[in-house]
Amino acid sequence: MKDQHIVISKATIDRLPLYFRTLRNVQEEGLEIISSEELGRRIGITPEQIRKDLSLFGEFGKKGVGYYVRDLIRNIGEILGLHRNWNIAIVGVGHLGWALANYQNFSSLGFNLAATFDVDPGIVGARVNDVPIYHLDEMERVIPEKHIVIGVITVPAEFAQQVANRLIKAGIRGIWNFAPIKLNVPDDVKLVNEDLSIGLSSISYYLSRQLPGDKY
Amino acid sequence: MKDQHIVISKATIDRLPLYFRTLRNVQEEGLEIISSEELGRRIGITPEQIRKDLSLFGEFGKKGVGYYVRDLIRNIGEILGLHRNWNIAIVGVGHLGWALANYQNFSSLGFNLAATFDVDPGIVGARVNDVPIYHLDEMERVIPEKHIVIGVITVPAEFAQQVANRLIKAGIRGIWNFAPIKLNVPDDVKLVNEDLSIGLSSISYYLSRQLPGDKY
DNA sequence: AATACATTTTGATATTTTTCACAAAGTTAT
DNA sequence: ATAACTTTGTGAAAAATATCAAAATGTATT
Repeated sequence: MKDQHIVISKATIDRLPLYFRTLRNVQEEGLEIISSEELGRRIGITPEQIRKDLSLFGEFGKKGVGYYVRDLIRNIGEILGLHRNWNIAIVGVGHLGWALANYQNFSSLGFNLAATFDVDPGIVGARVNDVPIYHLDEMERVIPEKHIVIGVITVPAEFAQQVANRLIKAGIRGIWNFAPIKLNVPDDVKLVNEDLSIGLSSISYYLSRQLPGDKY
Repeated sequence: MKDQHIVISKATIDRLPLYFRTLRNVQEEGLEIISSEELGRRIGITPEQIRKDLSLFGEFGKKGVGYYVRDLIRNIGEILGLHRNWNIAIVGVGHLGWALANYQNFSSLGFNLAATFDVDPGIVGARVNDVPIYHLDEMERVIPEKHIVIGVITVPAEFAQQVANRLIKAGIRGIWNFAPIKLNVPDDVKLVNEDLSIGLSSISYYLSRQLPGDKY
């Protein structure tokens, strides 16, 4: 294992879930060993990149052989902290919050939806995917009680900052923000923004250059 | 304007929607002029980065003054092709497809949801956000008919590749893929993957290092 | 047992991206 | 009109990231 203090780049961290997912697919196919070459082919990434990324955390492969799929899944899972079963909460049970609450892939990664919050009296008290919908005002009680450490913000942009503030006050350590706005959070809270407009806009950008009919 | 043939980095393209969105907020506040300094402060990015990014496309600012908000919005909008009103289709009206169909931010960016597709007889024929839900088999007819150029894939991973194939055959030019699988598409089709597991996994990674109780 | 082959690990190199620093150009104050 | 600010645009430097190449190690073959 390498020095804990070298900083791993965000690009590397973002590739690890890709390796993890692909390896689990590989495992389901019954393969026990895979080379960086073959893994790279399946992900669409160079084998050097994969080996370099992994080497930042340790030596997981076997020269002349490749990587033992099961071991590598376990190792990457531990690197990503996916063996811990994090409790998460979704704030804002609108269309997107509802969809995320029903997204099955999260539980398979070790994330356990423990609570959702909203203010709409029409849905507070009901359940989504068998998880209770609490009123926002119960956040300060429910979050510590259920040991929730990650909050998902799917409220309209104008409420996102105050929701973030309350989540943090309630003890949350990580925020996954879907509201299209810049949130201010203290340094010890990990913030990840999921900006859905970027994906579509970038498709638009590339198509504009490919398709005729415009100056760009 | 710069040489059309220099390649703009993906990182730059991904920042433009951020500039665009923030500028529109600034405009709503009534500001007519903004400096790269202030814009950077609001986005959480250095002003040099903003100026460098913009300079790749032209000279949009005024020395000693800043950027005229309205002009810069128009210019970035044209760079991103957001002035074109793209017709898009969503394939897979499950929880996520449903949520995206109801996501209001897209229409404000010039994306027009023209059709959705599914195979579930329980929903085919109905409407989502006032847009018809067609059967998948109507894709080949509806997509050219409605001049749809961008397809959003929100079907389970195991069907994603065949959906992509059919979309492409039907004439789609860009694909926004939410299925957690690597899609193979021809070079002239722009593919953008939206991998929702990356965001959560990276929060898990950082929290694992911050919180006690594990070897990493 | 020796040779050929496969594959990881890793230091070195190349490339890409960001930051720096300053000239150029515009504005404001005296 | 001049001087002091302000802010952009951009070449140069620095930093970060990815690729290359070769040593190390293990496996398969003769």
